[in-house]
Amino acid sequence: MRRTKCEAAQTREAILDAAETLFFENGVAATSLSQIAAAAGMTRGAIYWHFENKVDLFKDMVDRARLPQEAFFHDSRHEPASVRELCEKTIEALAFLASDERTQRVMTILMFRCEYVGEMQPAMARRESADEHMRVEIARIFDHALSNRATGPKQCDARAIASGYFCAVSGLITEWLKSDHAFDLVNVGSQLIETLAADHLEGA
Amino acid sequence: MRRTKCEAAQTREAILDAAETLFFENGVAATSLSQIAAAAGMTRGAIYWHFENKVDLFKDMVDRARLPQEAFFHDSRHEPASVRELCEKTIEALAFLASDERTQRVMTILMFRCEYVGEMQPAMARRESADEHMRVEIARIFDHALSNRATGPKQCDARAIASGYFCAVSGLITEWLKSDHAFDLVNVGSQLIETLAADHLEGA
DNA sequence: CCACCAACATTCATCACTGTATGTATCTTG
DNA sequence: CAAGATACATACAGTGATGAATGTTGGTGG
Repeated sequence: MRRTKCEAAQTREAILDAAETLFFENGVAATSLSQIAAAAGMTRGAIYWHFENKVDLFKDMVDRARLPQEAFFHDSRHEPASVRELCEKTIEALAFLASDERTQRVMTILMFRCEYVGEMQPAMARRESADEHMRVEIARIFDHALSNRATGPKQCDARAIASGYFCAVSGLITEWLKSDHAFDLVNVGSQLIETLAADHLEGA
Repeated sequence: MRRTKCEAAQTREAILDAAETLFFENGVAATSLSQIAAAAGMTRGAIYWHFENKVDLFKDMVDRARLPQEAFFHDSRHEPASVRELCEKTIEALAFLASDERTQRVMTILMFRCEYVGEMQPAMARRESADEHMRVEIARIFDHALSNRATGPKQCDARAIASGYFCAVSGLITEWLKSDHAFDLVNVGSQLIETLAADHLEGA
């Protein structure tokens, strides 16, 4: 039954595909390795060859997708970007999510199909790290934008504005996925984001 | 071992308390009825006397808490409320959540400690119903507010504004719970909500 | 005051899942 | 072309959870 390297790689992908589908449909905890193996057309032996256990398999499945939060990783450029650039980046992230089905499935799994506790906790490290990066980037931008101008409605609480912005974007993504695309993510998102950033845009 | 009615009711509450704590700490799927019984100081027999199974127990545990979304149930009053009233109701809901620890735990369980699939699906009916009520109430208010005035920045897409508002509030609650109260819910919430509603307030 | 039933505890049978150990056939490398 | 490593399949033991069946004791209605 020995397969060539290429075939083995395909087997691995097939396992990850089956896991992604079953995790999405039935939840992570409710899906057994036997079910995954059957759905992929093989036995548990194949899974234990390619992965240590379920958590390891889960991690690798998540790693195949690009998370929308990762659009906010700063390119290690000079200065904190402007609020306008932040809005553009945000809308890019939304548009990307709306266009990529794998990301939609993986994000849905991460948010509604698994429990953030116990052995699964380390498997969530990537998402939490991406969230954290996004959060600090947003805070930096609003801090910078509000410290530069003396006039304005409120200049003291850039942190509150940044927190609100982050929550709004997070809620947007969450509700869009939960509602099964009940509204236009980019349209509603653009409108919401512009309302939030309107007071803090430099030029016209 | 026969207990009086009052003692039996206390036993029932003790089981629900233990379930709430263990679900919160370890997740719903990862918590067994044996663990719950042990934490409550009794055996599985007691649980099977008071509840049909785990899903039934879960439902009753959720039912002990008042969900913040339920603050939006319209009091069957005359007309759709104003945007200002909506803001006040929203902040009330946030303040209530921030003040009630049981609601915080139950909401956290509902959002991060269980999988929204399979046999658990019917147990989520209450939360989804509350969400839906909140969503339509918000849509009604913005529809009414924007149809009444001919002038304004945009009057066509009240739906998009309502969706954005709902997402923002939802994200606010979600991130506050996930971050373990990393920011002031009522402060950040008030600021965010007022920004979103500023364009749609009637009077000064 | 006694029979009965509520409120549990205990026991049992069953099953599904995990992890590992072993088998095996095929590719691959010297 | 032989020998070993690879890529699985199969078999096994162990664990723990569920649900039901049964046991037990003490409140409670008649």
